[in-house]
Amino acid sequence: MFSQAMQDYLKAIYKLQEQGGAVSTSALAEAMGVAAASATGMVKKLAGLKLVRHHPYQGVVLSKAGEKMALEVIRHHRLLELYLAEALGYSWDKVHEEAERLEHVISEEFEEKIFEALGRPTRDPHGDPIPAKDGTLVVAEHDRLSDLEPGATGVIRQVSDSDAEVLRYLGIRGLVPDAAVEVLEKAPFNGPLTVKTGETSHVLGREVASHIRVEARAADDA
Amino acid sequence: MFSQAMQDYLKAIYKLQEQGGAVSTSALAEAMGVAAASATGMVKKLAGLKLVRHHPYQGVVLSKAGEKMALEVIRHHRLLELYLAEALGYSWDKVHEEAERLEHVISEEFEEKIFEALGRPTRDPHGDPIPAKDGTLVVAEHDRLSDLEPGATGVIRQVSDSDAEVLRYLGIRGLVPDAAVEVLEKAPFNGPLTVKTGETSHVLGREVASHIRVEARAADDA
DNA sequence: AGATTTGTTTAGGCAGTCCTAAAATAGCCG
DNA sequence: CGGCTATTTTAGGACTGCCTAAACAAATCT
Ligand SMILES: [Mn+2]
Ligand SMILES: [Mn+2]
Ligand SMILES: [Mn+2]
Ligand SMILES: [Mn+2]
Repeated sequence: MFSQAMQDYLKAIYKLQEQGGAVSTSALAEAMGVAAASATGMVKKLAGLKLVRHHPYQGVVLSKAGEKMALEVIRHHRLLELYLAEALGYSWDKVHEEAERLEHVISEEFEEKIFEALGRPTRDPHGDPIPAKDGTLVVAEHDRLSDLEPGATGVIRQVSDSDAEVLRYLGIRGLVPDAAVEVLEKAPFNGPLTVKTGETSHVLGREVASHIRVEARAADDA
Repeated sequence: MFSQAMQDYLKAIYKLQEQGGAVSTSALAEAMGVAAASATGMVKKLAGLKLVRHHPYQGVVLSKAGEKMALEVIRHHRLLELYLAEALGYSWDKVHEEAERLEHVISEEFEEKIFEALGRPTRDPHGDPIPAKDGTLVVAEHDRLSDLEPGATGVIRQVSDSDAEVLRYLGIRGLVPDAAVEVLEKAPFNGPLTVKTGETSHVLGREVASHIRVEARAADDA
């Protein structure tokens, strides 16, 4: 239907929009790894197809139809990630890359089959929500682990899947969705956090800790 | 590495070569569903990459490297077909189409994972041999069911996967690889065959019967 | 053999996606 | 406000894979 390139642009626009309104050409180009001129070109094409609204020099926003398309691709991506991890034993740092290519070629039947095989899941291995078939997506904004203060406790809900290195690092340490965590220490001047999971504690740099989203438990037992 | 188009051309050349030496431009174009000029163009490109040898006006032949590439793609295709059927419950008439797209995007790791999950299989759902990782392929030429004479018995070894309609038709009737068959009758003038599988007998047109390859048992009990 | 038919290649184009370089615009700062 | 700078768009090209039409080569028929 729509080309792989178009699907990837729509997905990128969706994700950039999540973190703040209209998407600039340069942000889109950066995310897609192309020159700014290329992004402009594609945006104009998508606008012609009514998948986005483009106000020149002001950025681009998905239309209802464009958002539907983007969520369809994201659904494929996240279902695939989970399937690769659960059914084929992929480690969670490798699923993203493989899903990135598969997402564009699987049929609706394939999507349906793995959805059922996985027991109609709602979250991918990184804790990201899987859009429903009708284009519904439950967004839950959680705090960055790096923003919590010492003494705070909570449960990991999401880990950014953008960096495979980081995922491997965190996976080994059990810092995965549904793990309970407690912030023991937080060094000043953007210093590292000391975090406890289970019986072990780990020292994490701010950068790494910002990849982890935590549902904080109210600190009412302090 | 190589584009999807190149992979499909190599695969098509491989299959055409199987049924008789050098491949003509028109046969290749026909198989690929493109104009003859397009096939010539791609052949010249593949020749430049030393994947085929092209003698203008005389046809094209895969080089050793080209054959390796073709077998790699065919291995992907057949493993995927089997995986879709076994692990995801696809019916055998739908696996081909899905595998046709997936074959180009799965990683070597994916290939390895489904190969192991399937117990290192050697045949796809249609009975076609799966090339080994090193590019080895065991070819076994079997008789067409349509060429057997009344009284002949044997075991179905392969069913051509080129026509989904035919596959559905045969699947319902239990005419699948490993099924034992006996030719009861064969009407003259290219008429239909009457074939027995298990307790039921079926009347099959020549065309359909030619899609079935049978390992004949010597007719020594006639 | 010469002529015709058939198959193949070359020539010239088009669409999609990307690029670099140049032009246009917006936002900021003195 | 007017000019500078950073961002964005336009212009012009490259490259892939496809197309049609025309030129060419081989095979076939008389
Ligand atoms: Mn992608
Ligand atoms: Mn993910
Ligand atoms: Mn293919
Ligand atoms: Mn097959």
